[in-house]
Amino acid sequence: MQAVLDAVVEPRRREILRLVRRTELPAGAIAAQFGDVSRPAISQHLRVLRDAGLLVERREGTRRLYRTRPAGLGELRAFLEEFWDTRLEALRQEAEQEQRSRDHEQTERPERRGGKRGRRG
Amino acid sequence: MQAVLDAVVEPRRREILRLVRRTELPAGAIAAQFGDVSRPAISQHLRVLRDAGLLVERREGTRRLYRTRPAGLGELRAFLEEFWDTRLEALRQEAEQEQRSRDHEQTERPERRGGKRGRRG
DNA sequence: CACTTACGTAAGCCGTCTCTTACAATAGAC
DNA sequence: GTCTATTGTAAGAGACGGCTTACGTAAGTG
Repeated sequence: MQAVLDAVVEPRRREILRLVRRTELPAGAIAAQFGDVSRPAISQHLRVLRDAGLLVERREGTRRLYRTRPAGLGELRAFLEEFWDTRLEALRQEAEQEQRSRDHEQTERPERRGGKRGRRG
Repeated sequence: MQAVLDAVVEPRRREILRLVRRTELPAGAIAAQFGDVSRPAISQHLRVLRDAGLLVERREGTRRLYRTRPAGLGELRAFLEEFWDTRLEALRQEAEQEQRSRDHEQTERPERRGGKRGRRG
């Protein structure tokens, strides 16, 4: 997953993903979209994206056609959803809290701002 | 936005975001969570996260309490949603196509990203 | 065979990132 | 004032990433 993040954080690689998201394109056509970077540079970017599972490659004669792999973006998306989504953690914490409130009848609410009790395991 | 991505792609910084997502913590306590990295290193990570708008800092005496800034993660999330979501781009492309059919002209897309045409040197 | 097209790969340059150690700055206790 | 606690900052080392030029590889043409 870290490889996916490293791949996506590069602006040109994101642009490549945009280019071949709907239609596959040969490497040369992709490189032609970048006027300020050489073709080998794009080739290296393509390798990074492919190794990260974000692109699929299909050979046709001497050309190599690339296209975004939807599953790759899906995995990335799922990872990030889980990362910043409080719901999962909230559910977990609520479960723990419920468990605790069954043991102790004392109702505690550490969600208040400036919680002094930072006891965390 | 690139600064936000650069900040998030670092594993330790993501871990920091996790740590202070629900409760604020002083810098020292955050650094104490990382046994393999020195405290100044964490301090620098905190700076990167704060500059990217992902953390807020609150001073209390000599301590500095950090906490995740929800709006920061929200912006990042919105950016990524737009990135891999085809709907927005589809709408945009349709709009462009409609615009072109009104101009009835040979559209040549002179928009360049870098603007520079020549090679580096 | 030679020649061209399309593309990846190797080696190296150079900037940037992350870490460390050493030092500075601020707030409080005495 | 001195001393301590907590934190940021400076400077440099080492690793890494992205780029370029030069070369290698594979498929097609004549």
